[in-house]
Amino acid sequence: MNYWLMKSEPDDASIDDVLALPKQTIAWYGVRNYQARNFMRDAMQVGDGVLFYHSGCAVPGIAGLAEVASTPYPDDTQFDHKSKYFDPKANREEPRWMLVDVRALKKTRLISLAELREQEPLADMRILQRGNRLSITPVSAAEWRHITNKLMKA
DNA sequence: GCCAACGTTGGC
DNA sequence: GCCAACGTTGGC
Repeated sequence: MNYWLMKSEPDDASIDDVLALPKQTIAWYGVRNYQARNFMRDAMQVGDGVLFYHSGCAVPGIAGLAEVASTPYPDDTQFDHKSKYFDPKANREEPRWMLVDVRALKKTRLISLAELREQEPLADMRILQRGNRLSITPVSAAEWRHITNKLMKA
């Protein structure tokens, strides 16, 4: 069992949006970074814990809890000429971009980026490191415990 | 294989 | 809208 933090722009897909979907599940389309792709393709397991993070918005932070809900499969948007995620170098025989399904479990209170930075036990979190832009990052078991404990208290 | 140019992310 | 950081591209 591993843990992850996955960023989504709430204007695109917020935790509320995903909870409103059938099965509360969304294909995590649009990742176009190899490191992030490799986490989905090579490292994620069904049932892994996911911190659902809102980025590119007024108050960025953790907005919900989710889980990995599928094994990896090709991201369809890479083949779609009309999609902004279309990749001319991808083809169906050798898909370049893989994704997993993510099932939203619950909306939480927002733990803002500023609040995360105040937490000494989270000092080494990938998301808090200078210049980090990766949209998917591993979360340690200790970091996961700290954050979920905090959510239960509040 | 180097590296300059360019594009993107994402907080502020 | 700005800009720092960093990934990707492509000429050489």
